[in-house]
Amino acid sequence: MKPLRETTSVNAQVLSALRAAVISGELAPGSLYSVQTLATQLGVSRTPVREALIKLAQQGMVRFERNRGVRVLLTSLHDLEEVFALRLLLEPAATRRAVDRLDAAQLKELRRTFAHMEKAAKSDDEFTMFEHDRRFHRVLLEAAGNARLAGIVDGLRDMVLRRGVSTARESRSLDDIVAEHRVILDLVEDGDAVGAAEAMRAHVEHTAALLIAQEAGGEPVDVDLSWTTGAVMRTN
Amino acid sequence: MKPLRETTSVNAQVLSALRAAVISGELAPGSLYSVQTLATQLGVSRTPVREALIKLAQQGMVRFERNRGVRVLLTSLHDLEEVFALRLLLEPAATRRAVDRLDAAQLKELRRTFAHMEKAAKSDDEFTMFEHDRRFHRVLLEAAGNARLAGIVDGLRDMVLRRGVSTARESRSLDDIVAEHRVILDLVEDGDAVGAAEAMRAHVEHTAALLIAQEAGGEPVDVDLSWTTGAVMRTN
DNA sequence: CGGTGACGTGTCGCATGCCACTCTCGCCGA
DNA sequence: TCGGCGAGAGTGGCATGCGACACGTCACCG
Repeated sequence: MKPLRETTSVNAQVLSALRAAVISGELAPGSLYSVQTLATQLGVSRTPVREALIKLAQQGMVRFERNRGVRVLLTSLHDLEEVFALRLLLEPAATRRAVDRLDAAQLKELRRTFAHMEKAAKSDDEFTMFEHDRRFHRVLLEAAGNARLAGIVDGLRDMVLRRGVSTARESRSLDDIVAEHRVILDLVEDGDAVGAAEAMRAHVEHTAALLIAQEAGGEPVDVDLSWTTGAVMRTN
Repeated sequence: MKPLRETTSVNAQVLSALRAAVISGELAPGSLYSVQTLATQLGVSRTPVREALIKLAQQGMVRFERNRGVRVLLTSLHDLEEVFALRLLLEPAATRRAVDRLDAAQLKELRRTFAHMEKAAKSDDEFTMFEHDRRFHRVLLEAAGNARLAGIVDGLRDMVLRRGVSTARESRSLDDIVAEHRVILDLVEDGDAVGAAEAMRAHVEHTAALLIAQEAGGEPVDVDLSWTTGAVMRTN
């Protein structure tokens, strides 16, 4: 007999497949693809493909062009700036909040994820590394108790994953990345909310600087993310 | 010559119609509706309705329940907390940024929108009032130069609009709301970025407090949004 | 030789068909 | 009377049909 088990819906499978294809670059940024073609390649009909693409379009990864196809959007320098401005506004604050709310299970999960990152870095497994990197951040964000915030940041990561995965190592080794997360983890374990938030800010800012510099390709960059930091309240 | 008339797509019309129906409460929170029924009422086929609902589902306004229908989600106290935590993290910072980037056209638009708010408050036109309230915020957010940020906040507003429109006046008059925006506008015109950001924070915080207190209905509330404010950097 | 307009191909957007599943409600037996 | 159950109606998810439009091609004309 066939697996009576409830497999995830076709739509969900198509969605993750398309997302992965965009991230991996299998679907080239800037190129046009037809729903029919994608549906055939995935072995399903046009409907679930179209519906998945609608979701990706809402997220800003693709854009429908009437009677022409669906275009995979390329992330410009400005896009990177937008994404990291948002991450800098959200992640440090969420981290600060998370430290005071983290329960035992979440802390354990955070440690476990970090251990996986270390292991992946040791075996030079870039893909697994970034997978757990993402999970590390997600655990912290969820611990902050704001699902929308976690979802937003998680969505933002997709925007830069494609550029980040294969090239970030040019300027920062996997070990460096692990080290930055270790600092965060240690401060979280110490219950130092402000410190952990600051470490997170530094980590995200560092990542932003590397990716933006890389994207600019040596040209002088006109990107200012400093406005995302600092007191909102008047300094008395 | 201008293109004669670009009829907005059926999908877009359906989307705004459904969004309006949810916000106005015409589609009751917690209730189930079928795509077929909605499509018939709107005079279109199921496809564009379903696609619009998918977008609303991604935004968190509705949820598909297989073989049962689509449920309009109700906003809980925790939802309000999430939404306003995000707004407090984003809007003051964006305002601060906007003050330094605002061009003449945007400033003019901000003044114009504020004037509309005043007029609407005078004639006690609640609907128009909130329409321009939303626009006021959107202009500022867009001036910050971050389209994603503007889009996120704009989406968040939908979550509370339903509760806010018809009941906020119980504790805060339209004139009060105008006054809060006037403070922001004045500080923006003065070029006082930090002050405008602080005014925005106070405004959003005030709105949050009122809506949350109202939602709680007198019961003691356990909502803490203070973590969204304050220095992320260590205070030296 | 250059410009132009008609035609064919390919595409999305919308409508519709089909299927498995869920829930309701009335019937039947104890 | 009451409880279980089964048939039917209704639903979302997926597949497919269909029309209008964009764009490339190419023959034709100036």
